[in-house]
Amino acid sequence: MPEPARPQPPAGGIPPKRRGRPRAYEPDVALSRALDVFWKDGFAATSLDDLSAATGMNRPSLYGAFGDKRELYKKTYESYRNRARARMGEAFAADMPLRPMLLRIYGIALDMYLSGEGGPRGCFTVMTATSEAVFDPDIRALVVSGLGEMDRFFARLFKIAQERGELAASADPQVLANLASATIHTIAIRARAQIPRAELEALVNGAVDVMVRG
Amino acid sequence: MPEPARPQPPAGGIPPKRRGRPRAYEPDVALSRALDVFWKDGFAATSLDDLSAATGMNRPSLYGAFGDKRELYKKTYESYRNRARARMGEAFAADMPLRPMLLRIYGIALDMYLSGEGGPRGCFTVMTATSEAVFDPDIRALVVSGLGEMDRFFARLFKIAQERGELAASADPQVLANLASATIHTIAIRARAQIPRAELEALVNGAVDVMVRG
DNA sequence: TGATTTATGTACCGCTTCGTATAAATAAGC
DNA sequence: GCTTATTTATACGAAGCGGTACATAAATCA
Repeated sequence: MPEPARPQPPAGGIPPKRRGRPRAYEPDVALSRALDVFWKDGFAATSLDDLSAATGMNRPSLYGAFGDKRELYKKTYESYRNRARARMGEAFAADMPLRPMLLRIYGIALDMYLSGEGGPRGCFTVMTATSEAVFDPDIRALVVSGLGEMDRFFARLFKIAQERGELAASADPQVLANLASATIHTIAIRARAQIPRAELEALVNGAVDVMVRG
Repeated sequence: MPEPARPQPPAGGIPPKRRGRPRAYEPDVALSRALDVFWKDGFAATSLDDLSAATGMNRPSLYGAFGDKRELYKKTYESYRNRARARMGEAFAADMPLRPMLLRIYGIALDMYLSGEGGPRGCFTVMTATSEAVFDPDIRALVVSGLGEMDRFFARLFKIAQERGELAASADPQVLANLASATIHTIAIRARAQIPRAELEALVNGAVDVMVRG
């Protein structure tokens, strides 16, 4: 049933002339606020009232905009992924040597995992994987994709470094990438247990030492 | 208020002559059943009805035996720790070379993380760390202790191997232990996302290769 | 046998949960 | 100004939640 072509607003442009009452929220901001709550407390322990309070939207508006709690969670997770991808993308510099590059990445990760008004929050991908929501096939697929993206990101780093001669030819970029991801995961979990940043940085330094040696 | 010394049953012995109606459950078994549910669904998504159904105890009995939901969770977690500690303790053999020792440990971990009727469950310590229940100081302390115990277990392994000359003198057992724990954590998370065992084993093999080289 | 002790089984409580029905508000189109 | 479209706001409802009161059952003790 093809809808009649509605006049679309110019992509980057001025707000379109929509017909009814204008909405009182910005979807991106609302998703970001929802993320704060889900990230801190997890899927099951977060109520629609919590989300309503955090976003400033009342329940029917939330429902109308994002669907039910599960749908909202998925959109929230995608928004997290976009944010994380952007931050890592900014940090990436092809000409930077491996060790400072890795340390910069882990620094950003620690910033994310330790931030949050209600204490350190860890990694939202890890939170989602350990949530009961992972039994939803869609959500599980998102998690698998998130884990894979991180692995490939690190693998690219190691491969570039290897081509540049910073890494022994015998080193396996894939194996090192898995170790680099494992280090991400362990600091995310420890952050959530409120292990202090200094200790996590020491752990990262040690892990990077092993990884850059091969 | 010192209680009058009640005659204690002989430690390992015959069931004592308790005075009232005998209970219809065995505490250890009940805790084990409760663990199954908490482990699968997490703290918040597990209801007292779920626990009641799993243990066969009705709610008042549950409450009388283990306290409220949080208390029960703590006792459940301690029972998990005891079980995990026992399994790792059995696996440990002081005279075994480092690489097969590590592979044996990871094999046991994978057995635990991939088991469960409702699909792979991951590591209960990781689940607890990412649960909102970690904001309870008692539970957080248990998690910190659990993480530390795993680190120390691996550190001992590496230290023994180093003294035996299997590991370069320049290697840092503490750093390697953190990497070994990180590998535990990453396979726990990936198991939960239903990554197949073969892939997790490949990851472990690669990680062990890096670790035994120092 | 009757009192006492301990555990179970049923039923209930007040509260929260997710979701929605309905009415009011605010815009554009005619 | 009236209609139509879209969103917000209030209020409701059925179900589920954690926890407990109360009566019953099953054992020991005297």
